[in-house]
Amino acid sequence: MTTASGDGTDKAFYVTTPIYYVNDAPHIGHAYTTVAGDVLTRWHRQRGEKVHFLTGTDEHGQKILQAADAHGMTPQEWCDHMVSTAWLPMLTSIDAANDDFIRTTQPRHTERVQEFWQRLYDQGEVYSGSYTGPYCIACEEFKVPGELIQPGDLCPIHTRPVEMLSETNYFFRLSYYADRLLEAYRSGEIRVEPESARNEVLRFVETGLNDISMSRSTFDWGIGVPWDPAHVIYVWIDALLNYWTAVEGSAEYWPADVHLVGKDILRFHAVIWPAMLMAAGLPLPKLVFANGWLLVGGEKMSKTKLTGIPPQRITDHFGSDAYRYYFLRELQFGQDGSFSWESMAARYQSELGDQLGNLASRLTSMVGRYRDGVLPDAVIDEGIAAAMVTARDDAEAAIDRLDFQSALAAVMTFVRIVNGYVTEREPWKVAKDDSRASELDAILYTTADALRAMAVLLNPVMPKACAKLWQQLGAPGELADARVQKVADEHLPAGSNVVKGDLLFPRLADEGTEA
RNA sequence: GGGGCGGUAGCUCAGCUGGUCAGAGCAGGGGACUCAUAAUCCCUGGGUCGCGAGUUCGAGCCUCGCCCGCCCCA
Repeated sequence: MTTASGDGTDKAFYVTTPIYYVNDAPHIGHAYTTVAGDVLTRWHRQRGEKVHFLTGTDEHGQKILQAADAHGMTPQEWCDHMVSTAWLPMLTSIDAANDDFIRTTQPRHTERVQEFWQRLYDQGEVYSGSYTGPYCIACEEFKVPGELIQPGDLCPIHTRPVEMLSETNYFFRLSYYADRLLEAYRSGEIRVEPESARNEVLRFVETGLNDISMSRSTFDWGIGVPWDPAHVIYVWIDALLNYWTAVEGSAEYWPADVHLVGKDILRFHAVIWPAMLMAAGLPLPKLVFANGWLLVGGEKMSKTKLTGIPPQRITDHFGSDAYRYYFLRELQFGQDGSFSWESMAARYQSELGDQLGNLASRLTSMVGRYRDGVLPDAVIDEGIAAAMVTARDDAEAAIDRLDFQSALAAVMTFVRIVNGYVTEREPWKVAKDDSRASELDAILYTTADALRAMAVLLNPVMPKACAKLWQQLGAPGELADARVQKVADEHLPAGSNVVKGDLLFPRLADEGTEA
């Protein structure tokens, strides 16, 4: 468990988010997936593993071209603008520690995409054909006739008329891989989770696959098909490759350990993408995990209808730590979940302020008052030590299932236990009796050491607050170097300087409730 | 139309292969305490488990039908 990827090799634990379409304004749904990936990688880092976390932007396709035109820019200028003003700032606001940020317009991507498809073309995986059907420009997709809204043949997503389009383009023989895909799901060569997502994929592939068009010729904002300059590669077929191109296909990173995706793009990642890799003879990603939608006020946010909430609006008020905590604690990862400003405020105050933050205040204040800020020499209480082990074990197991909610619940249970311990042992009464000095020492030491463990276990989720806590406890060394596996074996040294610093999660003015 | 998933206490949700599975947290009510961010700790939950049938000795948990919500269907 302590080696790089758990299997004794040098391979990094490689996690990806979807690459986000630059035309969208970043909303909390995008940030949710990114936070999950970030916490997952930070957790593995806290184990001492080598990790690699990739996110980025998807920049080709007809919609980009249209948006650029509308703004009087070239497509590249438009993408540059969106990346620098919207997408990179989003990562900053949620405190994402991604190792790389790939853009599909970068040469490192476009050149490898062309090499990849040239290879498949040469191998006979691609053939020329034609397709005619109703096409929605906004979706950049052909629609199934039955799903159009009547009257008027409107796109069900955009409620705008579709156009009948006939294209001669290139097809990838996806159908050829149906059986091999099924075998890969069943053998566990590639896992698709949660179970609902796996079921969907299995049923879908079991009923047979159609070959898919991998090129477009009605516009030119895309990566050129290397053997036919009149075509560009279909944006999805281009975008999926980012996970591989970003790491140059290096065995140090590839295959990816986890692709985090939204449930709407599950099939691209669990069917088309692995088939592409099979065709190229490359290893498959180990896990595709689909998370659900964020509902706001009971309704889903829409990428295209601009009803999304920008993450900054929340982080400006609550801070990035609370933001990261809230979404992973409140929602069951993999299912749809609800966001509300009220529940965010309630979690913040109750769990972060009243339980965790206040516990730190209680301890630092008492060590200051009763022991002049010097941590006494004592041994940690056995019951608390046992609870610490339980919290760590439960959290570790949950993280391995990508069950962030349970992982955080496990740590918060520990916080509750320690608050209860302090209340029960009544150190403020013990302090009045000099003959009970060693008892007081034990209570203070136990509480301080429990807080130390909390800082380690919560650092992947709330790095800023945990750094503060680490410092207030006078803990030695770098928090980043504290191994989660050893959290119950290492202890604060006696004599540490404990200081009551700024509140970890101060009470916030009750504002912004209009959300 | 087809496929997948969900509909459990006021709110957000747990409930694995059917028999303490009717639960947790928050909110609300009562009490204790004062180290602390008016925080903490203890006690307190009687909700047709979407609706209607069925299988079973016994069903949120299985089957069928229906209603509602969400995702997907180059």
